[in-house]
Amino acid sequence: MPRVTRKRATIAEVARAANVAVSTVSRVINGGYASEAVRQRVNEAVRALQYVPSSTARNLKKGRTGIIGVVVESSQGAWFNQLLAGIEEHLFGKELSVAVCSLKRRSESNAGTVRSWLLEERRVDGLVFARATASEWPLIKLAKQRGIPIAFVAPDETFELGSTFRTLNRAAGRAVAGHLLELGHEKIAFGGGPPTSIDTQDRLSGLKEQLGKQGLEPGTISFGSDYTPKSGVQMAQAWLAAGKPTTAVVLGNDSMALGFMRRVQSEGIQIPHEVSVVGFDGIPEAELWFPSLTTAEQRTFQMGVAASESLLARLDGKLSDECVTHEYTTILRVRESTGPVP
Amino acid sequence: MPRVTRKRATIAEVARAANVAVSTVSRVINGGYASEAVRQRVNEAVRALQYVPSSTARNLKKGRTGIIGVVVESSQGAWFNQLLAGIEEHLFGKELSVAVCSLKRRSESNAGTVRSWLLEERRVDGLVFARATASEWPLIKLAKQRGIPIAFVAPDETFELGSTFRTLNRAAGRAVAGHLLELGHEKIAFGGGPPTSIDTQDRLSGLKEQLGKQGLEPGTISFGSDYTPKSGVQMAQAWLAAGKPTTAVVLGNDSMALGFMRRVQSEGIQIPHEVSVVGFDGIPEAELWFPSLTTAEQRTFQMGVAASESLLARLDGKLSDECVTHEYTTILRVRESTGPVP
DNA sequence: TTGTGATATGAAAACGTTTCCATATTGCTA
DNA sequence: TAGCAATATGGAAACGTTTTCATATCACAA
Repeated sequence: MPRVTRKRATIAEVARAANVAVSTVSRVINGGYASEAVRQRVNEAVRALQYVPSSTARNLKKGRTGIIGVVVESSQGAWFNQLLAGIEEHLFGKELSVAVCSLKRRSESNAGTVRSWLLEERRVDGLVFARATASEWPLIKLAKQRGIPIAFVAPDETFELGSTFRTLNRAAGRAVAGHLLELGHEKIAFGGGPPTSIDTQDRLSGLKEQLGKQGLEPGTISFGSDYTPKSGVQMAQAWLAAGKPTTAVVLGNDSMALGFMRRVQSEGIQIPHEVSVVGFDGIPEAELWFPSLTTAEQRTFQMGVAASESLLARLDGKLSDECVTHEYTTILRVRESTGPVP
Repeated sequence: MPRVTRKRATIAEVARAANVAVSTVSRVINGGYASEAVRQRVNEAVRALQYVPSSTARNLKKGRTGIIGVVVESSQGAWFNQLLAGIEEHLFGKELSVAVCSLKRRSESNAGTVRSWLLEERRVDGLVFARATASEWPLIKLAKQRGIPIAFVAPDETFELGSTFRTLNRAAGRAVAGHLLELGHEKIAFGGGPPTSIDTQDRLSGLKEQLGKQGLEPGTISFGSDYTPKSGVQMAQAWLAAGKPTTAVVLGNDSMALGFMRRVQSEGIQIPHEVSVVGFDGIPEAELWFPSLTTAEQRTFQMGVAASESLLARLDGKLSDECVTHEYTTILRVRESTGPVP
């Protein structure tokens, strides 16, 4: 096949075609002083030559890279994929692309590598920290020092160094508890993620709050080392070993809940007839599972869009340096995994 | 916080520090003529100044964008995530980043948009088509015309325009059939993806082949409109409506298999005691499901790595224009969803 | 008439590389 | 010793923008 690489038009060619100077073309495109007549001639030439500015040249001139880094512990998991989809959705067509940096996947998986790639080499214009943990603190501080805009999504800690996007986890916890109470449950276990995770703390706290209104308390409270299905399996083993002490179990997130259900089902236990299970997040698999999982759905995609939006605004200098916290409500998806108390 | 944006060193500063010309520094870095003495002095200066070449400037000079486009029908789904992880793994640290273009998600979701963004504006250095279908044909041809390197992963059709990475689906089909035969199954249904999909055709063909060796034939053969769980649910409904005509069902992929199981389980049917279910792909959820799904696992991550590898080689002019097809074996993961014939 | 600020335009200097071309400096062969 | 590759180096011209600076035109008030 012949290689028809018709060279793309440059700004100089447009200038010649419109019979103006290069700088004038640039001004017309970027909205500077220009008479109506010139503006028209230039636009016509742009159309005729199918001119599109080279983002590479633009980046070079402006001292940018055109890349937004997304730092995440592990790029596995549906939650992160939804977030990433949101970020990409918003960045698409804006001369910016995404570089995902999974701290776990990298062979030299320490923050040092990321630090080097993303910061010392100045390879990113902005950074999104997804579910940042305290271990990323040095990285975050460095980024801030360098003057790189940062956004945090669902942080485990409160970082005052960038705009934050988080879910109203207390309210979600209350909603979940309310739903279980309505079904008549009084013995409710909570199996969260890491105890240091603010997400987990808030969810538990909301749960306690709502139960407290009825003079109730959660049954067993336990924490996992992470938010993976494996942790959910461990929770299930503990719950089974304790002799199924509760009629309902609230897990730290959907992945854990699926792991929990998986383990419990393998013992022949019927859900929700023998135990009700609830998760948080609203990942697609939750709906698919048998029985489908009742969960407090996060607006993850929207958070991704909003986070990159704020990053972009900051890049363009539109936003001041102040850090705003944006909070998102959850939607309680009542499905098959919860039922009336046996 | 003070903004300590210590300007990064440029090649000119390195040149001055090493007392050589700019061009010499460039040669040392890129491996051209240079005496040992000079080489050493330059390297020392590079270290001292922590010099890292600006990829933006490099891209501009070389006429590149530093972006690899990944075109996919829908960016949902674990299979694609694994592929993407592989691609990113390989590209990380290579001055290249990824722009995912999900044909489905875009608001103006037609190929026209992609065509414009990716090709007319020359915003990508290379393209990976993931599970490309015939509808993307114009896009593909345009890319080829422009001289943009292409790689195909698991194409639904045979495209002769770029290196191809695919799974040995016939062999996978044979393996699956062999496994079911060993368990004593003789009535085996097949519910594939779209009938035009080569993946589906090959899997079915492998299945038939192996069954044929025993003088057997598949029971019902049906096709879905896509590879989603929803299609699997439809298969399940048809299977149920037909009065559970087979003791085993082979689905087009894992997502479909999960949908199938979901629907069948909701009727109280026990898997594998009443029916054995098998999928293809090996997505993480398959292992998590209850019962866990027997599947022919693809080496998706590796295919992602290999595809970007080939793209990169082609970019550097290392590879000729010939299109090579790479085939990957599958691993049969025998899990709980298959058992002896009732 | 002349100064003044706003509006328009062009020329040229960056941005940080790579690469082409020219010029030395070698080592080796005729 | 001349001649000629191969090896080393430097100078300068790209790559395609944006931005600064200088200059020109204009309307309008003093």
